Amino acid sequence: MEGTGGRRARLRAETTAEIRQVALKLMASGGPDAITLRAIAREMGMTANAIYGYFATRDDLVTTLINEVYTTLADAVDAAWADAPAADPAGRIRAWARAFRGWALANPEGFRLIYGDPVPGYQVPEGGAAPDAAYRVCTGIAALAAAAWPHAGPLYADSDFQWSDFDAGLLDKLRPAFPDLPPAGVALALRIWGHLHGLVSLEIYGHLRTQTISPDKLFREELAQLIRSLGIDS
Amino acid sequence: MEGTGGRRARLRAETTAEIRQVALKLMASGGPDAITLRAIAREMGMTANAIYGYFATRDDLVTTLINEVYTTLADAVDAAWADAPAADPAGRIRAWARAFRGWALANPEGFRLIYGDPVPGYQVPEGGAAPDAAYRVCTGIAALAAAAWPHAGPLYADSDFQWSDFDAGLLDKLRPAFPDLPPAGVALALRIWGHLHGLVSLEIYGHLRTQTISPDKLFREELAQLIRSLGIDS
DNA sequence: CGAGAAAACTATACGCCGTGAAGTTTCTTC
DNA sequence: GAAGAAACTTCACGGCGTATAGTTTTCTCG
Repeated sequence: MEGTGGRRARLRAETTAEIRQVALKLMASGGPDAITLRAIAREMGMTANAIYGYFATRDDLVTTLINEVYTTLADAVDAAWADAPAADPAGRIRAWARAFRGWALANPEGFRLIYGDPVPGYQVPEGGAAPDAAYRVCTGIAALAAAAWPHAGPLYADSDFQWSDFDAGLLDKLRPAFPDLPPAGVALALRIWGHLHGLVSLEIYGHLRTQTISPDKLFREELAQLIRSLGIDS
Repeated sequence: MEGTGGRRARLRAETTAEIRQVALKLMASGGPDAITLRAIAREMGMTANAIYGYFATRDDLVTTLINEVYTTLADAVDAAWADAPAADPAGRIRAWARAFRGWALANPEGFRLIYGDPVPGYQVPEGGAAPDAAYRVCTGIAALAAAAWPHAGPLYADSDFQWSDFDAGLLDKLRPAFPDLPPAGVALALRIWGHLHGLVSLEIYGHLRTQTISPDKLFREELAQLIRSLGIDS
């Protein structure tokens, strides 16, 4: 037995990384469907079966890719959020939203991989928890909601959300980070999330294309309305 | 040459209908991926290649199915809209939205077929216009927006939407039907559409499942917020 | 150093898929 | 009843994921 820094382990890690990288390249050029073990192997000068030494199944590979892509998304939106001044909640929502849409437009295949039917037969692992990066995105939105809560809270005055309405795993991550956010605040986060995801999803899948020719303007206006409806004009 | 009512033509129509019906059954039980020519043929006691006499390619069949499924959706939401009293715009939005979500929950595979990556290699026909039923859905939402416009109009006071911001084909259908709806009203329609589609899409694809355990309540509250933000409490 | 174990990889095979080409059966029409 | 069209089958090709078995390379340890 050798340490984790041995030559063998290093080669293994490199091959694993190359598989992921080739898979992502194939996805970028041919869509999620282009992720086939045989194509990856062809590209790498290997046999398709050799990949089974690194990933138990194609779905395992896809799961790994989803995590990887999800992380780049989380990085992008987190960075945009952090760049905006903390004193301007509306500006942070705008920055976050634009980063989200910008990432999606720049990585449409990645967006489909994460948020759509990723790949022919792929099924989201049943029992497995959502990828960490997914929680990062949620946490990012929760931060937006928490900052907006002082303004938007009254809107939820007569709502009856309970902690038990939400996923326990999510709350475990959220409540320590945002101790002042009530259950309705989580609902507010989901509202922001649903709104932004909905628009971008429509755009990426081309359902907006047959309706408006300036999704850019629509998104900007939509964002303004969302922020206004939160009671934080800035 | 025989008339369109001949025996041969009838048999042909029946077979075509059976192919579509079997394909829909397969989709309902195994998801969009289960739509394979070979499976359909197996189910019908035919050879896969026989289907080529009815559909030039598998994508052609999928396109037909999309139209068919889209029509059932349009029927469902139109009916719900018509059932609600015209004097209550908010009620009509609620009815439409609930019908939309209800249909999606009852036909998740259909929803994915229409609004997601439909089927492995399928590509939306490039030049072809959107299916008629898609315009029916748009028109339905436009009706909601038109009814809400007297209340929600002021929100768009300082927006600068032009007719040229929207798809000409869409406007051809919309403007005659809703002569009083200004460009910003179309943006309002897209807003409603984006909001509802976003929520339902998140739910159908399971991205809500890791966050809330009561999407029902969330949707109801969300709907209330949407209607409130339009200025039509009822 | 050299033998044996372990890891990496290849070869072959099975059943699935869409689809093209060619041949066969069945029905329609004159 | 014969000609012809339409419906359908058979065979074939290349693609896919993946299971099994065999081969080559590499590392470890006496």
